[in-house]
Amino acid sequence: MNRRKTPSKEKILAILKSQGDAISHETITNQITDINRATIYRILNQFCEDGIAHRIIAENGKQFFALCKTCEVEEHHHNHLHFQCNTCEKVECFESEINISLPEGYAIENFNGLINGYCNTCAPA
Amino acid sequence: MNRRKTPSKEKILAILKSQGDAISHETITNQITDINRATIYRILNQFCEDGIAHRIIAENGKQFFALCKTCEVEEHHHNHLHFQCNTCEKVECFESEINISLPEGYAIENFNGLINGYCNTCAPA
DNA sequence: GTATTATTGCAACATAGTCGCAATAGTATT
DNA sequence: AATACTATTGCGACTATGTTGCAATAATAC
Ligand SMILES: [Mn+2]
Ligand SMILES: [Mn+2]
Ligand SMILES: [Zn+2]
Ligand SMILES: [Zn+2]
Repeated sequence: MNRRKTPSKEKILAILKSQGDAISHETITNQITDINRATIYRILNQFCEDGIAHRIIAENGKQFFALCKTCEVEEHHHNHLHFQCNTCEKVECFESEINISLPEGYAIENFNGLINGYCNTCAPA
Repeated sequence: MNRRKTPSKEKILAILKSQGDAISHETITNQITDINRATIYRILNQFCEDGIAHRIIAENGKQFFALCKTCEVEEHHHNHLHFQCNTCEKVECFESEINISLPEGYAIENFNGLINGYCNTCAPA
């Protein structure tokens, strides 16, 4: 299946780039009204398949997407942590990779790690 | 709000105990037919509130629940990893705690870490 | 320009979990 | 043992998020 370059993809990619954080489908529909719900989902899924973006699962099961800097080079290492603020609900990628060691005979395919708490803006004094 | 001891809670607790792994709502309904869907959800949520069980969010957003050994003593540390096999779909708690360091001004409230891959039974040769 | 087929919009569907409300049943008190 | 209080339950309706089939559209290659 060959990929085609389309306005929809460009727009969504632009939004992902402009945003520092990981964003949800909802955030995208807030900024774009002329692209169909399903299309947005499909494009995001495609970005993940293609290694352009990666998916983070929030505590409530909601999906967030982020372009990952370190993975652009087609060498995927998504074993870094993410952080979601319970107040402002933003999701961000943390730089530091975590070291994952598995029991004998186990194989890793993917990792999803999310810390919930309060960011420096929202943290209570 | 005082908790009451009920047959439903006893049954669900028994299932959680008998199971070594973390289990989903679905797994419970497969073993119990006489407790209402909503009730099961409510009981599981209560267990989490009360620190009896903890919740793991799978890659597909589905919730899993496990009694955590180390947390029974009312000192919660849920910063351990979980593993879900992509084949048999079982979810297990890994013992080793991971070390989480946050940026200045951030506060942690909860952690959900899930590795997806293949367990030693299902791993391809 | 034409053919090929990836992409899109639409609507319907699927799944997981929540919530309001009335009925039921633990628990404490008399 | 009976009573009062209120946590729990079952039921049904609802919400939220994401997926899928299909026909129409449009990107790409020739
Ligand atoms: Mn990331
Ligand atoms: Mn655990
Ligand atoms: Zn915040
Ligand atoms: Zn397995």
